[in-house]
Amino acid sequence: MTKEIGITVKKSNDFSDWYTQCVLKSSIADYSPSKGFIILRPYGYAIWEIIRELLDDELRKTGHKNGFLPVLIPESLLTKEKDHFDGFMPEVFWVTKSGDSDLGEKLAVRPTSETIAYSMFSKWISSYRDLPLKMNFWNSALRAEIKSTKPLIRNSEFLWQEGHTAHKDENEADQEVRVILDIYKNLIEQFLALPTLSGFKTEKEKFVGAKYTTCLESLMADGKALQMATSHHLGQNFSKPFEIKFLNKDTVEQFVWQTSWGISWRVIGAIIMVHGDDKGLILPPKISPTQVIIVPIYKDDSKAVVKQKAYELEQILKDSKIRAQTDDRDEYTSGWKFNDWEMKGVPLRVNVGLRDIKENKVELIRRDTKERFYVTEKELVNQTLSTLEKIQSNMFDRAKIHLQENTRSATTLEELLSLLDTSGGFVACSWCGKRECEDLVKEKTTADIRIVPFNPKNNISSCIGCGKQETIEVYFGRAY
RNA sequence: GGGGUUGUCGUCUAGCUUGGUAUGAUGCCAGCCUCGGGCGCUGGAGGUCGUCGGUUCAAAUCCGACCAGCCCCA
Repeated sequence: MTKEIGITVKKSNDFSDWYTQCVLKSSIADYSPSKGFIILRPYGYAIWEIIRELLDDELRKTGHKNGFLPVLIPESLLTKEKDHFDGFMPEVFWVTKSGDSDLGEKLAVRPTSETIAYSMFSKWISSYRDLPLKMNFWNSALRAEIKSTKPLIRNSEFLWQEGHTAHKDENEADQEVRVILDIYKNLIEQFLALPTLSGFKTEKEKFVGAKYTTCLESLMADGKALQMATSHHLGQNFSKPFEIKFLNKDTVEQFVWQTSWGISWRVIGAIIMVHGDDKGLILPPKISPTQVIIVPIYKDDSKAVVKQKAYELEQILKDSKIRAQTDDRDEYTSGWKFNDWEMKGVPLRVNVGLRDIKENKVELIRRDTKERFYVTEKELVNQTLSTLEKIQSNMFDRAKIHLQENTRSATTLEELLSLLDTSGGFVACSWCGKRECEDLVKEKTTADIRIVPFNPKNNISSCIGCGKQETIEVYFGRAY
C-alpha cells in the first residue's frame, strides 16, 4: 500500500480539500501561474467538449446560431447601461496600453458580452424581418476573483456559452427565456444527473441590467447551494441605450425585447461535488469521456492473449457507440489501474484475465455502487448498455434524495439559522418581497434567497423578516 | 473588504525554534521480477529551498517587501 497518492481526505471530513484534490489528482485541471486562473487539462476539457456538443445541438435545433465576439470592449460601450456597468465594475480587468504607448480609450476584458453584442445588434436589426435574432457564443469571460477562488467554481476566467437574442415583443422574449431554461434543466438533470430547483431570482440577486432573471440551483454535498445556469429577460433595458430598433409591420419604429443566458464549466465542479466519493470522481455515463475502461489482467506468459481479448472487447463496445478504452499500460499493475480509474470516475470497468477468457466471461464493476458481476462475452454489449443506464439513473436518484432530504422549511429567523447551521441545504420560507427583509436574513444568517420557485408548495405563513402576512414562498441557502 | 495560514527535486515531506554539508518517500530512468485491489529487488538521474532585497564571515533557517495556494469571517 503506497500512501500520498489518491485522495487522502474523506469527503465528509474536509469537503473543501477533498474537492480540490479531486480536481487536481484526476487531471481535470491545474492551477495556473497567475492568481485566480486555472488550466483545464485534456481530461477536463474532454468533459467540457461533451457538454458543449450536447448543448450546441439543442441550441441549433431551436434556431440559434453561433458566432464569435472580441474579448476587448471599449469603455464607452461597457458603461452605456448604468446598472450593468456598476454591477460588473469591481471585477473588470482593463487593458490600458499597447506596447509602451497608452491607449486612447481603455479597453475592458469582457466580463460578459451584452454591450459589445448589442452595439452590433443595432447595426444588424432594422426590420421585423430581422427578428428574432438568436445568437450564441462559446467563449470565456473574465472577472477578477481575487478572494475565495475554487477551481471551476469561482475563477478569474471561465469557459461558458453566452446566448443573446432580440425579439419583436415582450411575450416572445418571455418564451425564449423559458425555452432556454428548459434546455438547461434537461441538460443538467438528464445528462449531468444533477437535480435542480427552478425559479426566479429576486430583484437583489438578478443579473445587473436585467428585467428579471430565471435560474437553476443545485445543492452540493456539503449543503451549499450552487447556481447552475441563468436565463435573463433584459426587457428593453439594453435596446434603448444601444438603440436597437426595428420597423414593425405597421411601419412603427420599436425597440427590441431581449434575452441573454449562460452556463459555464462550473457545472463540472458541481458534478464532482455532488457525485464524487472518498475514492474520487464518479462521472455520469452520458458525459463521461470514457464510459467503460477495460483492464486486462495478465502475467508475462498470458500478456499477449489477454491484451488481444481486451482490444476485441473494446472494439465490440465501440461498434455499439460505447466510449470504451483499454488500459494496456505495462508499467502499472492492475490494482493500480483500478484505483486510478476509480479516482477519475469512469462509470463502468471491465476486468478480463486468463481465468475469465477460459470461462468465456468478463467481470463488470460499477463505479457508483461498487457492485460487481460476471457476464458472458455475448451479453457484454447489452449488459453494458443497461448498466450504464442504471448508473445514470441511480446517480440522479441519489442526488435527488439528497436534495429532498435537505430541503426543509422554517417560519422564524431562529429556525432558519439553526437549520442552516446544522445541515445546510435549502430552506423554504415566506417572504414579503421587501429588500430590507432579504438583507436582514443575509445579515443574521449569511444566507441568500437562492430562488423564488416557479412551483411553490404554498405553505405560506408570515414573512420571515417582518412578520407581514402577504408573502410568497422562497428558498434560502448559503451559496458558493 | 477583514483575519489567519502555507510555500523545500515532478509530487508529498524532514530540517527553521538555536544560521554552517539538503532528509525520506513516491514518481522518473536502466535492469531483473510479474500483475485478480495502489507488487518486490538492485542501481541511477533529479534542488537558483516561491521571488526580490536586507542582516551576517556564512541564510532553507533571522528581517522586509512582493508573488502564489489554502482556510475562516463579511
